[in-house]
Amino acid sequence: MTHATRQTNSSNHESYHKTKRDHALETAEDYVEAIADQIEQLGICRVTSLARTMGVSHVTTSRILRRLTNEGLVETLPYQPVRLTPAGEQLAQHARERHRIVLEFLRALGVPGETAQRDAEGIEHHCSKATLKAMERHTRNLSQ
Amino acid sequence: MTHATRQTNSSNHESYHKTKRDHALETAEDYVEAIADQIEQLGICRVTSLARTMGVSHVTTSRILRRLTNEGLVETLPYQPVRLTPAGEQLAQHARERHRIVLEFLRALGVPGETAQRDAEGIEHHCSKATLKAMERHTRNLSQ
DNA sequence: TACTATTAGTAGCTATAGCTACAAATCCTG
DNA sequence: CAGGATTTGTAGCTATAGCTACTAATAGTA
Repeated sequence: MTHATRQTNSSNHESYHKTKRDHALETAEDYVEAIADQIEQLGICRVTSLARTMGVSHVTTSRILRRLTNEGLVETLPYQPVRLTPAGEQLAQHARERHRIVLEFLRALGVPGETAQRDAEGIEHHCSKATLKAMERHTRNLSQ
Repeated sequence: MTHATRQTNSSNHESYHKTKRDHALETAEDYVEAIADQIEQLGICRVTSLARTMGVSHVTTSRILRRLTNEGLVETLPYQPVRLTPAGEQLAQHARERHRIVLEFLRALGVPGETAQRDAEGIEHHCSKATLKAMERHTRNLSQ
């Protein structure tokens, strides 16, 4: 925590913040989003298919699911499909909404489909409310 | 590596990619950028002030510097100031340029200063060339 | 010069997220 | 229902990045 009392009396330059360490949250968001998608598309979410989607081994996925279970986002029973708790659903909804906003915005900017998709997945985790609002506004303007 | 053969025959939905695991690269970019800034602003970059800037302990910083030294981005000698190798300088230049593009773009979108700064630090690592090009173009248009 | 304060390094801990190899459970099919 | 295929889980390893506590080197000053 410490809070770093950012000095380096930055004249006109950066004063780096905590842009890191929220990696665990990013992971959580990516997973609940993917789980929601799989349930929607396949009716069920299994560890293995989730792992394939995320591009990691099923072991990694199941360890992450254990963490998310402890955090109250996911409900798992041994050898059972993965489900979201209400908190998990809510986080997934937020994540998807944000994803949608960023993706549509990049498309409206003229970024080609696949690339926009890839960039959006990274960018979405770093957009404040103000930025999302601005993106929505400009998406409307650009696509008129 | 495996490459994940993303299935989940996504109708209209995501097919998540490697949006992760480049964290080590992100860290490298953040550090060389910060080192370049400190050298520019203070004439010298010391481990402790770098640690303060990054908001972590000097121990964490010096371990990361060891890694970057092994990767040929940074030159360190015990109890000496930190320097960048040519490769490090180049990476720093790219990182700063990208940072500049993203920040100016967010500002042009109407995102307030502090927020734009914070978001840019996160977003900059996830922008493809196409996205950066699009941002530059629209920054010009918006600020006319 | 000697002493203190600052700066840097080391030891050793934690959590996250990646892996392979293997074991156990479940499912499907003959 | 038996046996093989698939799916999960467990053990145990790696690297990154966070920490505190302690030690060592350097710098600055009385």
